[in-house]
Amino acid sequence: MTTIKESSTIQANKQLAYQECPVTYVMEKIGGYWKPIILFQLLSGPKRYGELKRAVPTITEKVLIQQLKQLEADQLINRKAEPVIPPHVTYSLTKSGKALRDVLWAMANWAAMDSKESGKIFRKNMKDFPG
Amino acid sequence: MTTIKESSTIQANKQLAYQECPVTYVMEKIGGYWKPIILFQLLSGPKRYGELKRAVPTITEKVLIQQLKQLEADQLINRKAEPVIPPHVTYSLTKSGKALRDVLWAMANWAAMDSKESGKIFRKNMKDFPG
DNA sequence: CATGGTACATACTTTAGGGTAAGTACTGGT
DNA sequence: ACCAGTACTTACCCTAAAGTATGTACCATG
Repeated sequence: MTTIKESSTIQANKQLAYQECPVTYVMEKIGGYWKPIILFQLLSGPKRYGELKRAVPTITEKVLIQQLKQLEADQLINRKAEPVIPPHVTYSLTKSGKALRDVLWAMANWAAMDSKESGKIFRKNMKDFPG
Repeated sequence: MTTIKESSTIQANKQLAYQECPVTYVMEKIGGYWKPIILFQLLSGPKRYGELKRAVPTITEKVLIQQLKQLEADQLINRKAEPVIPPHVTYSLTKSGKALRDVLWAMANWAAMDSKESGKIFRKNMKDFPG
């Protein structure tokens, strides 16, 4: 990557940095801890809010909703709400989101390999994870 | 993924969550904004501190060093220091780190595709990025 | 009344991450 | 003196992200 203006105003430059580095581009969209995990869960098909909550038990509702909103804003997922009571909302991957399948599965495969080598074993076979 | 103990002590459960979800496993190691970017830069071979700094111009020295330390602690990179003045330190991917190539390149490919579709164009061809 | 279900919102607090500035130690050049 | 190079460290501050607790609205059941 070429050097751009040396500045200490990092946030200002971040707006342009993604055009210089593809991984930066991806990080802008799915960077952080939770987004890839949520996206991985949606690989196996649309899920309702409660399903996601149970699929990722370590996330708080507040953060889950936040992340879903951001993912929707970035057009990686769709949110479909039925006009019913009780609420009925379904989240699904967009085309762009589905295209992340290779990324997420590369992650999963790396995890399986790395966990095996470090003596930690997954409690399920890779076949059990959403694909 | 199976449901584990419903607890609001998220951090306590995170220690175990990675065993349930491979992507969580990966996020524990490379989650966040900067780590994948740094790892991507090291794909093309060992780099000295200053080279990394120039390769990722939007990162502050403080954060770069922090991230490098974490990556080293997680055994994704090696740090080799020569006993000379001025200092001469080289960072390189471990075997485990190199195994992330598929992940990082899947990201890069997704970025290229997504940027094309959204009308944003990378300033370099994919061939120009570290492989 | 309580509990369960659905999917959130809000207020406040805590934690984590990042930024800025200055510094360390040594060498060499202007 | 200053600046350049090498690779960090530390103190303080600020922002961002996450956590906790409570609430919303509606329906059904014990």
